[in-house]
Amino acid sequence: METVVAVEEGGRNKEESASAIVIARPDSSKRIADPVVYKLARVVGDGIYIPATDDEVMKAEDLIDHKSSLHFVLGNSQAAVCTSNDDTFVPEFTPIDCELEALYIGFRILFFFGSTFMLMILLNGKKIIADILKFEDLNTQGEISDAVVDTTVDLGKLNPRFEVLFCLIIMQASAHLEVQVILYLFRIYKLQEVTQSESTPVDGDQSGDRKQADPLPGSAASEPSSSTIYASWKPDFSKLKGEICLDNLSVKDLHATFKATFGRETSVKDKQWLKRRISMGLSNSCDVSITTFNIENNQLQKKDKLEDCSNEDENRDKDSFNGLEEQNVSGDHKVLVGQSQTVQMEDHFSGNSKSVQSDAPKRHIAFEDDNQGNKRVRKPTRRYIEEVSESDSREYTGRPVSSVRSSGNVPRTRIRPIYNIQPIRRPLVTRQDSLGGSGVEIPYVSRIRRGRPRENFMALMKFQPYGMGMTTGLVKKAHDAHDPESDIDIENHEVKDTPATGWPLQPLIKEPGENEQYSEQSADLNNNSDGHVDSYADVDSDENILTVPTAKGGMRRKHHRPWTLSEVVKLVEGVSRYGAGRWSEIKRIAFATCSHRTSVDLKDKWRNLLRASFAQLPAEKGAQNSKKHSSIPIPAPILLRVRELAEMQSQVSPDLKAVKFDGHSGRNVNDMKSGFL
DNA sequence: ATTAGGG
DNA sequence: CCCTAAT
Repeated sequence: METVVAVEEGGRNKEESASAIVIARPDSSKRIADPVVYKLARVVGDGIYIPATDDEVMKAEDLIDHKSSLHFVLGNSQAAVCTSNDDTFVPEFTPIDCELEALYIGFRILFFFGSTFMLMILLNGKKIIADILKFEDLNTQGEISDAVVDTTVDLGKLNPRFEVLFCLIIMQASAHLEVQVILYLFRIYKLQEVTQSESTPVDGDQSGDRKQADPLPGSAASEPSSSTIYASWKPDFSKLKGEICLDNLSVKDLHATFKATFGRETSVKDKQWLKRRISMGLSNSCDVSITTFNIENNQLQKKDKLEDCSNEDENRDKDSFNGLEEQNVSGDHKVLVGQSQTVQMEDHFSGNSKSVQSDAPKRHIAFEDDNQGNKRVRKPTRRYIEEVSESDSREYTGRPVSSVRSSGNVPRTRIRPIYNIQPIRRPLVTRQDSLGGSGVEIPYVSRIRRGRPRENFMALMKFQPYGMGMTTGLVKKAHDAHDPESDIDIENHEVKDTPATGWPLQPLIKEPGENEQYSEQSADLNNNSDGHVDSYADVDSDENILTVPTAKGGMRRKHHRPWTLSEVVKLVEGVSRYGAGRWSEIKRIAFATCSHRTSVDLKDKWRNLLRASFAQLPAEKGAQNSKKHSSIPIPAPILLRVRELAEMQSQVSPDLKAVKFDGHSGRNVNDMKSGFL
């Protein structure tokens, strides 16, 4: 697969500089249709595009590179070609994940630049989701909104035909009080009419005022190619004609409807689930009553609007951007400050959106109308989705115990190709509902456990650990040894996690080797998907649970769970905010959703990061990927930041310092704090 | 209960 | 990561 990225570069003015990065992902391979074009734009002040500096581009590149396997190649002048020959990149993500990826990339970029940000998603210019991922004003430290982390992005519900605009607003509170607002715009176009690559609005749109720098030239170039590719993705609403009562549909029909609604296949066979999904998808709401849902209204409405939108859509990028800028710049941030609740945010936005509409009234109407019937439809929060799918998944558990054994061996998470369903599609990322033994697969994103049931589950099962660590002699044969701790370790929610149907608490039959294999596999998946998903909400998959002998002879679980990049980012950000040492604080805030990762873990990780950052500095650029460490390489920018923070907080140990000042004095940007020396 | 450090 | 000591 190939990815084209256009990076626009222009002015050098620091304050006025913004970077717009367009990441188009034209898909040459037929097997994968990627309808998504990412556009990242950095806007300053009144919504002017500001060209990125070389430095910025490189940094962004770094950030992006690590997770997405995209490689930037600076082309002539302003265009940068980004190619990715990493095939593995493709199959792993559904289109939805692509979007998540974009978000993730954004997140990392944001992180790099600094601190907190708010995420807003605009669909055809209409704000459908607004969330604060993290917000904290230095000034209001203390009453930090605990908030957040409820990322609420169910991209699956976004209609592929719409262009999705992600907007990240960063409240960059640099070392001190000045809070500057930077807008990062992620624009994701789902190219609907492939045939009409015509006005695919990939190029930078500008505010109506247009006073700003010219749109991104590079983007325009990349755009056409990408647009031609994604025909297969548009949802087929023709299938949704007429009045349809979901209740009467067969699974097959539901599948068809599902596809028509979301433009993609589903392998889920559960009718309830399907109905709910479809209902939600059509109504763009999670509050729809399934049983009474009648597609007709929504459908028709939606369809019409879609047409309208898509038509208008094509030619009007500027407006949307403009609108966006207005919204954001118009002082939203003011309001946002201190607002921690998602709902509040959204309210605010919706109010705001209206004002914006003046710009491009028609364009925004669609969803508004859709939502008008109901009070205000908001996207289901991630948590909600999880809950839903969790309960859904439980519904699957109709199947008896026969699968007990397999559930023990099957990876809890894995990539399941679905070519058999639709060759063109990407494989769905799914996870086995092994816990329930149902073997039912559900979209990966949709079922995220927050607790850490696995180990307890195993405890319940009197799980036999041998075979897991076939490598080490450490692994004690634990035939009848079950961790004493585990028994008391069982928490309510974890028990709850056991399928309602309940399944026999029998020892699992383990096949040596298999387990390890699988866990590696799933670990991989985690690393890949994690980055995208995890950054918005922590994905808790409990893998790699090993048991190791304890001094006392007991067995103790050892979860060696590699830190994901996003976790690292969160940690670093947390440290930057609360300072190293306030681990419990950081834990509570930044890792609220991370049941694992105790404050001690954070501390340890930080220690490691510190070490790494100073160790790696001398080499500077060189070895970034060179290491074959089993763990993921930590992007240089992050390490840099770690070091900065460390220096800032005077927590650089002498020996490390020696290393540091070895070559040259480090370039701490904001070390006003480090008044020592 | 949290944190710092050593293993 | 785990464990412990110190707070």
